[in-house]
Amino acid sequence: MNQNLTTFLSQLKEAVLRQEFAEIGQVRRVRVGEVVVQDGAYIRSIPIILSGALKVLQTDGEGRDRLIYYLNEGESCIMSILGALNNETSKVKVVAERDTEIVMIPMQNAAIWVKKYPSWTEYIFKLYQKRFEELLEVVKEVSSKSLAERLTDFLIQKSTLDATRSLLMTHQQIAAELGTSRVVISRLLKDMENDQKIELSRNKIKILKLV
DNA sequence: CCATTAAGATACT
DNA sequence: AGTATCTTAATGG
Repeated sequence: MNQNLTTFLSQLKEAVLRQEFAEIGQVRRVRVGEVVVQDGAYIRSIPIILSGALKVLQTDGEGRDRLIYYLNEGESCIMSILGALNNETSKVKVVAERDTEIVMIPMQNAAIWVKKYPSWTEYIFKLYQKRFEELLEVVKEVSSKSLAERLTDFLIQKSTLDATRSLLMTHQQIAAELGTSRVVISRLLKDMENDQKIELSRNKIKILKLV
């Protein structure tokens, strides 16, 4: 059996649940940029990430996507689960942040498991807790830091994550992540370049010495 | 070349 | 900080 799936299953206490999960779950691989859940679609099954990462976006009609949050290993999308339970269409779009392995669980089963298996319910609650804590963190960041500071933090974090000083991304993408507009990011980046902190070129930001 | 699109610039809120 | 709009530059066919 898939190693990542096995690892995930180990947190579920009930053997019957593990077995059902393994039988029902469809393991799928998605590539960077691939859309996993389309905005407005009915949710028939929920994705659980085995490896890699997905990002959850809110689309605002005019084709502008705002990042809501990331889904990492072992996590699933609360919004999808909630929406599916209430038989609503998805209010968000989910896209693969990198090559990702997911297991799809039909909502029908997931709903029954909530009533049947305590460890499944516990898993769902933990997702809530984690999401809520992250939300609080974002609120704190936004209220206590200037956009320039958040941008700097973002660049540092990104370069650490990607293990490189040359970030390959557009100003527009950064703007979407930080919930602002491209012009504003371009302006701030230009200031940083003038301060010799970074070097700009198309689709690329080279980090010299942030701090 | 030309089309597309990222990024720069300016002006106004 | 954010929006609107225009201009310039890079890229890929």
